[in-house]
This record gives sequence, structure tokens and C-alpha cells, in this order.
Amino acid sequence: MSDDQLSRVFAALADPTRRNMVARLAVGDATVGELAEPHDISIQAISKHVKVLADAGLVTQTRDAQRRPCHLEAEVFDLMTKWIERYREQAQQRYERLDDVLAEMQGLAPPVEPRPQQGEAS
Amino acid sequence: MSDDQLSRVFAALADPTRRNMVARLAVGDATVGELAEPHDISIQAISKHVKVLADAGLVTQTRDAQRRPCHLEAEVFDLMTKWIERYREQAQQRYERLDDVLAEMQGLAPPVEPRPQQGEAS
DNA sequence: CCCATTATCAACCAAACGGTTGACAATATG
DNA sequence: CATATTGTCAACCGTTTGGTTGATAATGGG
Repeated sequence: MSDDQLSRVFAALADPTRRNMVARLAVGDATVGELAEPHDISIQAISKHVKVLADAGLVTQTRDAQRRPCHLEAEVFDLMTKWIERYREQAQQRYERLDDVLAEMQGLAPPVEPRPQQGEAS
Repeated sequence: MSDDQLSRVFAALADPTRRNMVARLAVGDATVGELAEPHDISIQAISKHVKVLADAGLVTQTRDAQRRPCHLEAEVFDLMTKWIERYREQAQQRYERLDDVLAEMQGLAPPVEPRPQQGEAS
């Protein structure tokens, strides 16, 4: 997967409206109009969202008369998950090693200040 | 995980510079300056990227003299992966059911027409 | 053939984004 | 204390994003 497509996939899923559409499409294929129904925005806006999802490779469209049924492509999810797992695992492993270090330190050197502070309460 | 944070996490990872920083942090904690080094942009820009990652919960910062070491939080990855898996699985299952249907259709009359009616999921 | 339905294209707009530069806060050290 | 180091804040700027409305394409039904 190209870096560029990965960016497009993450960006596509960063919008709650589009995540809703993905959730709907996971249930079954749907036309643009059907995707629009639960939302309070114009069908043109939904059409644009579909285009974003399609450009990311998350959705494909076919034709059925005037309708353009949208279909969710499961493959892209796998590729994205792989990227995530790669770094999650590394970080997790480092964390577990840290646990070992902390366990070893118990009863030895003075304990590290547990929560050294967080500047902002964002 | 709130819808809002999920949006922030996906948005944070949609930027290649930030994904690079995550990759670097997966290897080990790093200061803002260290994170900036491989990139050709100002340290202020990097500082902003760190803030985006922190707001998404992907990174925490502590203090060490003038330095602000950044630490990758593995937990958030799990939560994101869970969201993804939920829909990937549904789509995959539908795909497999479609295979069944196609197999069944060979030499048979079509069963009930699947009516993709409204089905909202958050 | 005309018209209703469905979706896209085009132009526009406000807000957010990713970058810049300049100022300054926080801290260690000569 | 003066200064160097490290990072953040603030203001600004061009581009992208997510929405709008209006026009138009594509198609099927009466």
C-alpha cells in the first residue's frame, strides 16, 4: 500500500459522517440516496463523501439504472490494520520491557516519580 | 472511545510526517528535537504535530530539563483496531455469504431478494 | 417522447490544516 | 547574572475540506 493511499484511508475515516457510511455499508450495499437518508446534509455532500471513500479504495460503485450502489471493500481494512499492528506491537513490547525494569527496581533505587506531570488538561 | 477521539486519531495518522514520528517513537521515546531531525521542516511545525498526536491520545510528553520527551501510547492503537475490525468483519462475512449465494444460485432459482433497507449503526 | 428520479459537476464560502517567522518561556551552565 | 539550548505560543498565509446551491447528465417509466 502506498504511503499516499494510507494517508487517504486514514483521512477518509477521520470524518464521522464517512465512518457512519462505512458502518451502513458493512451491513450491505446501498445507493447514494440510501446512504444520505440518515444524515441531515445534501445528497451532493454525501456524493462527495462517497468519492473520498472511493479514492481511498474503501468503496467501489457500480451502476443500476439511475442508481449507483456502493460496496464496501474489506481488503483495505486489512492493509490498514497491518500498518497499525506493526507499530502497536513495537510500542507494546517496549512497554512490557519497562514493566520488567520497574519490577526489578522495586526495593532498590528510589522510585521514579510516577506521573511527572502533564501541562494541559486538553 | 468517543467518536470525537476516534476522529482525532484517524486524522492524526492521516499525515505522513506524523506517521513517521509514530514509527520513530515505536522504537523508543524521543525529544521534540530528535523527532524533528529527519524532517525538513521547522521545529515549530514538529511541535505542532506532537500536539496533534497528544490531543489524539497517541503520545504523552514528560519533562527532562529543557527537553520534552515524547512517549507513544500503545493503548489507543488497540481501540482503533477494534473499531476497524468491527466493520471489516461484517464486510468480510457478507462477502463470504455472497459466495454461498452464488454457489447456491448455480442451477437453482434465486432465493429471497435481499432488500438492503435502512439499518443505522453508530 | 416527455418527465421524474438519481447522482454528479461546478462555483462558491467559511473553517481547518500545515507550514512559515518572530517572540518568549523554561531550564542548565559558564 | 548572562547566555545557550529546547520547546511552545502567536500571528500570518496559501491550500484543503466540508458544506451550500444551481445546473446537468444518465436512465427508466408512463
